[in-house]
Amino acid sequence: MTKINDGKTTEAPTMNDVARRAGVSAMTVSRALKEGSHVSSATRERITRAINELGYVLDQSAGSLSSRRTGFVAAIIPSINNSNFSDTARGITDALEGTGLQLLLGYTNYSVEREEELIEAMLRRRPEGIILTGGSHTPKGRRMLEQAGIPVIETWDRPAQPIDKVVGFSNGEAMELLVETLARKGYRRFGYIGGVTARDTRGSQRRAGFVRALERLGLSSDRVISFGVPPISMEQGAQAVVSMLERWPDTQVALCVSDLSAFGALMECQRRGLKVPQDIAIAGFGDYEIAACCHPRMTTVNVDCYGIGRQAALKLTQTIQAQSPGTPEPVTLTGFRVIEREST
Amino acid sequence: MTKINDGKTTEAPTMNDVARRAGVSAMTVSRALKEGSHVSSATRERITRAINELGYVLDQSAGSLSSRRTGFVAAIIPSINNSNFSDTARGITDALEGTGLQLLLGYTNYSVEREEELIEAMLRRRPEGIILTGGSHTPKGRRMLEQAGIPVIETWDRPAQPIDKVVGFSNGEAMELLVETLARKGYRRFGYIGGVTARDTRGSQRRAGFVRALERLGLSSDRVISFGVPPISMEQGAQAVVSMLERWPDTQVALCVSDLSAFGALMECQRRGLKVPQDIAIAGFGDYEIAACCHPRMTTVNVDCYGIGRQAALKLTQTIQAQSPGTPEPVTLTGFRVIEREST
DNA sequence: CTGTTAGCGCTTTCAG
DNA sequence: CTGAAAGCGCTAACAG
Repeated sequence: MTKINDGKTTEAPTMNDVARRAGVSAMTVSRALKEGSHVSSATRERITRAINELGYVLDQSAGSLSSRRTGFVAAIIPSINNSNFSDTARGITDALEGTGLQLLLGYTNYSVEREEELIEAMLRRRPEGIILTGGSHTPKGRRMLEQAGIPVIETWDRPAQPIDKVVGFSNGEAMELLVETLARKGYRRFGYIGGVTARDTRGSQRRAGFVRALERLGLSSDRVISFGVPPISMEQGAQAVVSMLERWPDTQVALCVSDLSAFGALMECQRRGLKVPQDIAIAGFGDYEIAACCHPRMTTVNVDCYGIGRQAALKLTQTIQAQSPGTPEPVTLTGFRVIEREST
Repeated sequence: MTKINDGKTTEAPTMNDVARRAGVSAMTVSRALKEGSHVSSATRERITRAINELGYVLDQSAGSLSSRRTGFVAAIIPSINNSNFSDTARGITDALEGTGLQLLLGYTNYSVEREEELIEAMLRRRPEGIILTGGSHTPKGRRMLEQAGIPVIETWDRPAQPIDKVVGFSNGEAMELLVETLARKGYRRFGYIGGVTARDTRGSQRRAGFVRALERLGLSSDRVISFGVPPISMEQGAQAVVSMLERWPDTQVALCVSDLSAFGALMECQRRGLKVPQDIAIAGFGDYEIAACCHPRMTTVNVDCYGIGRQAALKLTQTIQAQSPGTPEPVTLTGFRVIEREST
């Protein structure tokens, strides 16, 4: 393979091939490819033609090596398969649109060990910033993030000791609000359905919020079913509600760690001929599409998943642009609100 | 900024910094970082220590420039927010695990124009292979893919003129099978609910299959509701079934382009006091989690979304490894099967 | 097992 | 507006 590409090999053409064909230098081609740089329109036209004839596509890896800007932003979410987090990912990509920044997305399956691996894998690509879900990381993961020298945004949570910037809300407070809202409605005997381990930080915070709110109200917070490895599925929600009704048949309302398990519980109740909310009320968390559409429609907590992503990405681009670190607010609190529907 | 990094600046340390600190050459550091290369354990230990002290992370962009292997695989799906496609994405990442290949994921929002942009954006990163959803692309997109000189895998479909390799199934045949299965069960008056435009290729193929099967059976294929821009939502499914029952009150079974719209239709029927399947039967497509869990449980077509991703990634890695192009089978057909449940 | 040299394809920087 | 030289951080290839 000669250095001079003859266009007949399968080797991809380089910028030099384009330059030669257009009768200019590579530098001029580089300029023509970048917005807002001054190239005479005649030259630009010749270059464009050469690019099309050759089927040239810019090699950005090479470019970023010399410009020291990769154009990557990394984001790590627990699951790609959960519409709450994929809404956040959508928010990020949408906010990145037009900035020339491209998203490098990874998911951890709710494992901090996997998160640590991902952090390293992504940092090898030299992203210009990184967006994480939650504030729990391995010590090594945390150290890598701190030393990376790029803006770090933790989302979906309010970490006690943020690494850098935060866009999130308190999952505990959100669950407390749900409990209070339902208590005000007259419910007294509350149950909670969630996953078993502490793997899902946000899940355990919601459970803690549940307990806190009931204790404050002087109500029992014992009715807690922990079932299945988070994230718990619809089917597991169905099984959990059965356990709950066996152990505590007088439960008035079952709060679930997410709408998905709540939906499973709701359907299972119907299958068993229980009327919701008359025999048992059910509420979820997350305001997934399903909550608004199921029958009866589900009471839940809306947490603006898309907005979390959008704001995280905005904060990131602002921080990247504002050379001086720390320009945007360090913490952005995103809203949550209880959506009362027919299931309670 | 001097070339020699003193560790006190915010500049990220380079391999040379590590080498100097460990008293070896950069090349040895490079070797120590790569699996299966021979470095004495004493040297390796010094290097490892230097890496930890410095918090060094390999710069893969630089590495790929010289090794001419980026370690990227690109995948483009219609929506990240749809569990069918995110299952495919999961299948891809899982199959890529341990290969040293990293996924570059993008979504098109069901727009071929957006797909074209994404193809170019991804090719700029010089992926070693690319996985697409469906066989419809813009002419320019197709040309770029053909000229990229990397394996291309089209999935979720059986394109008439594949660019390269295919892992998919015929959406039309799958829908025909559903119609036949239900006709065998005695249903005669079939309705179809799907989106309006041809944006969603797989959606229109399913509709075409619906029509074909009914014509073959000598049954009417007129009851078609086209409602909403694909992908149609649960809520739109709910509205569509209402229209259908207004226009053709004698419809016996409503087939929906996906489980999501089918679920919306199912819930709406319950809301209106219609018994499913007695008053009207409903079937979906995709076998989403919700189909197995809703009440009544939904009849649908399972299409092995995860397996499509897994097999596509396997075919890709095989093709990348087998230097000689075209080693694996060009077309892998993935299975589909009708899952009969309570809704029909 | 380790080092040296060269260069991947582009952009920065400086000249013209 | 355009070009030439240098080099980004790493690894291939070869030498020892």
